[in-house]
Amino acid sequence: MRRDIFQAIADPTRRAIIGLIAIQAMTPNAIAEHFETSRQAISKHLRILSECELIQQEQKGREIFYQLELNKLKEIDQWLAQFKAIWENRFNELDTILANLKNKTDENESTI
Amino acid sequence: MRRDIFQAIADPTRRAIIGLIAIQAMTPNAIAEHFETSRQAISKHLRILSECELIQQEQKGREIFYQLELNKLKEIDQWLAQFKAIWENRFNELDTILANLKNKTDENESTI
DNA sequence: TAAATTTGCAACTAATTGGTTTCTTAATTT
DNA sequence: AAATTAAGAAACCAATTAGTTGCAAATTTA
Repeated sequence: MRRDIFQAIADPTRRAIIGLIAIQAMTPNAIAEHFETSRQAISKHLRILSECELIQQEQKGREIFYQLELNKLKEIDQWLAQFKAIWENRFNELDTILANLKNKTDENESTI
Repeated sequence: MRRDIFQAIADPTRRAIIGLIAIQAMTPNAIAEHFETSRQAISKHLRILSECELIQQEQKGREIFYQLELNKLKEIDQWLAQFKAIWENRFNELDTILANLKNKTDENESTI
């Protein structure tokens, strides 16, 4: 029951919900209309997303509008950042290798 | 049994494995030494990561070195990109609002 | 060649997950 | 006031998951 954002986005339905309410807030019923499953199943997904603070809710009369909490998604981006640092670094290394190769080629050319 | 990258990174142990082998390839035994669980449990995690093509293996004698496939991690980054577009857009909107506010302030100042 | 090491695979188990059904509460309509 | 609508809560179920134990195959080492 103690879930984190990574478990929250592991489910494809939950990722679809996130995509759906990214632009504008929606009610559970409106969201459920976009899926094959029942409203209750969607409600459970919304509860999980709420527990992880990936979504926020605003009550309007008897309706509840759920909205994406974009800042929370940044936590995934932050986890990715450490690897991004590596892959960009590898790219730089490749740059260095290519630069070295070019220098050697130039040297050879100059001795011809 | 049909898992995708999002399910692969949902497990904290698997995320730790990913972090561990990000810099250099490691054998299952070496990886397992960093965790409380058994080697077999780690092996199962490695199989899941393999199935999702998040890691690659290279056999050296009786040892198998597992290495992170950085490019696969980019798929998560690509999924995040759509939301990044939104939050950067919101930031720009805020910029516009602030710019407008400033202009109005300037106008007021000029009329004083 | 025999013993030890490294690893993967299969069977089993307890816990968790996603889903359904039923029920209750609260806010609108009619 | 009665019926309808929106939504959360609880109980239940089938499928999946993470982990364990035991075993077999392949490579080293003694």
